[in-house]
Amino acid sequence: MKKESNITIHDIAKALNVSGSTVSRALNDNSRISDRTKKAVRNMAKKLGYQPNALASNLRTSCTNTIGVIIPRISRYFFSSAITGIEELARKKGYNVIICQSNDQEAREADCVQTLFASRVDGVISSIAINTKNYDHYKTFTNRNIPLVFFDRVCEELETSQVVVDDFKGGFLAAEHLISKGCKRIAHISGPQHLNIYINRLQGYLKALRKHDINIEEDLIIESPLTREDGMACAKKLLESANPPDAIFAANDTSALSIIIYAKENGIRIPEDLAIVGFSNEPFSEYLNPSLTTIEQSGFDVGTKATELLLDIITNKTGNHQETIVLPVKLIERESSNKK
Amino acid sequence: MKKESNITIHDIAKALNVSGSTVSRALNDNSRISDRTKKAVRNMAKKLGYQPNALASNLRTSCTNTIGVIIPRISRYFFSSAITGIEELARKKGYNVIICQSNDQEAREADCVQTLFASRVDGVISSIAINTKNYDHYKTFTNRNIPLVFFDRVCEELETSQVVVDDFKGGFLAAEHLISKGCKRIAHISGPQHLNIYINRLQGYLKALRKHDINIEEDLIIESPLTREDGMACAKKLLESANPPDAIFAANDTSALSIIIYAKENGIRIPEDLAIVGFSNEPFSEYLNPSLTTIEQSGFDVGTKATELLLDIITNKTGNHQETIVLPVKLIERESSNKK
DNA sequence: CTGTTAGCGCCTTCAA
DNA sequence: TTGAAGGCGCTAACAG
Repeated sequence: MKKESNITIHDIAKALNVSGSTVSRALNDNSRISDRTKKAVRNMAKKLGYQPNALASNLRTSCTNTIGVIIPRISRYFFSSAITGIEELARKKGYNVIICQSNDQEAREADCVQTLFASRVDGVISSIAINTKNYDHYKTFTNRNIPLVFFDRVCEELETSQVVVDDFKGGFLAAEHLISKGCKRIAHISGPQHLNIYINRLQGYLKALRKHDINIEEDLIIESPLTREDGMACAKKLLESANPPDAIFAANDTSALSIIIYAKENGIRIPEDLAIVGFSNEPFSEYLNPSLTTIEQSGFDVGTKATELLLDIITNKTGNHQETIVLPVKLIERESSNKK
Repeated sequence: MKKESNITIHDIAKALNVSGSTVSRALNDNSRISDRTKKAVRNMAKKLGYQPNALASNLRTSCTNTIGVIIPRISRYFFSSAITGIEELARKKGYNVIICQSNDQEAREADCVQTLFASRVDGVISSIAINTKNYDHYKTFTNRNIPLVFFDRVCEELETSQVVVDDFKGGFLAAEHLISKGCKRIAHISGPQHLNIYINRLQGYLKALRKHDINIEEDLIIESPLTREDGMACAKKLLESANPPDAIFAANDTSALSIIIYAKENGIRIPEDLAIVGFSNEPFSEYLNPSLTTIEQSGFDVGTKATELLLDIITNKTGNHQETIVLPVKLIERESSNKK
């Protein structure tokens, strides 16, 4: 479906008896145009209802004022709030945002890369899929100097800037919180160990145990794909073992919630029996009973920071394109949280 | 930041000793090109690593293969799943998606319209902000024949196609469910009455009461802006009234959850005292204790349908541009749901 | 079946 | 401070 013909800079030029280039320059606030002319051009533009044609401009300047975003899934609160942060800043700076979801699958992530590349985005912000092990598809960008910034789930082997959350600290705080409640045998449902976030959460947890001279029991550390199904399996294993732990630190929401659901379904009263700390960003945390104590991270802030970094690179304001920004986490203890 | 020069169709043309148009046609699978030539062109394109420049194509054809989406907020599960549906289908059909959030504010919605218009989107899918009363900004699209489809929260005064959920049925099912549990005095926390969805939910509720000869008490019907704060106020009013209702039908998640939180904070045991039916799409509904019985609607389906409709209009496959599609709702009764 | 030609609307040298 | 001219890469007549 074609649009009807629109006002172009030449219409303005004709109306004002100047050349197209003058109009173009005036509209772009070029310093070599007199204020009088600029004003006249702008007025006429408004009068005629001129709408700049970004397409033509893009073709000419070969930059699209668009940034691409690749995320696992938009329906996870952490990511949708990251998007909100990205969008807000990007739009303020005159950029559009194209969002692609990898559904946490490597192959789809590669598709996203292709899509964004074909859209000629000026830069890309990405958080990698849970099962991505090979990062070659990202070379589509790096090989052509298209700026790339990772956030949250980052890729260390590509030399890019990144914005992460202090997962190590998060793991540490979570474990120490449970220790402070008197727990001695703290289980940890961890995630895939090729992902920075789960490695760091685990390491933080380990450090807290060591600091407090608590015996590290390998059996209490489970590496889980963090699906809901596996969460239930973990819950079963932990809650129904002969020697159950007295606390659980779950590496993400899904696993934490699985524990709660499993307990509820099987009549295990969590508040009395267990302490749980989830690693959560979902807004529903606070609705839960028993409430989780959670480690909160702001998707919005992460998104904003990543965008800031990316736009800096795009506009070449900074020389360092391998910056790593670490954002803080916060431990939120719910009122009705478990007290052992 | 400029991209380095790329392979164009002319490079392919030169390598093959044919004209640019032949290459263009071959790449676009034009029927007037021999299979032999097509194959040769495609091979050469691959060999040279050709990437079509959508910008140039867009400029020439004045269509961007991009659709715009306006939603209140991406972080609400219903909308993020709608986005997923939209994106999936759009991408399959070769369209990009630009998402704008109105934050439920009329002024920002108008900004979104401008942004999308400036991006020269081929069509728009929108769900209106909660406080939008004036729809003039949408005329930016309708005046220029840019296809527009509303979903969920629709605008009746603009003559466009729309995809909605069967809110009337939802309200009816919710109320009837509570009646079937033996409840007689069913309160309803409703939403702004200029929005189709809340009007219809209320009407459905009323119909159920009438059908079962239940007295309609005006005092039990509250029109709320559905913020969390107001939800708490409604909860207080209902739960602590001298003559509290024996059931509540909340028109959305926020209000339903507010009831639960308020009850929890104030030591009111909901399972024994109240039956609640929420109108919910959030994935966390099922984690709640006491669980809500909810009316489920699929954001994904709504998004998909809206996209289907929009793409049909864009590609002119259908003459009727004022279609209304109503998608079904489902009542989900949780196992641990309230039994009065 | 293929080539030639002429732009889409804008920006950017270069010249005045 | 302004104008003229050319071209970004592709497509769509119009010719063959």
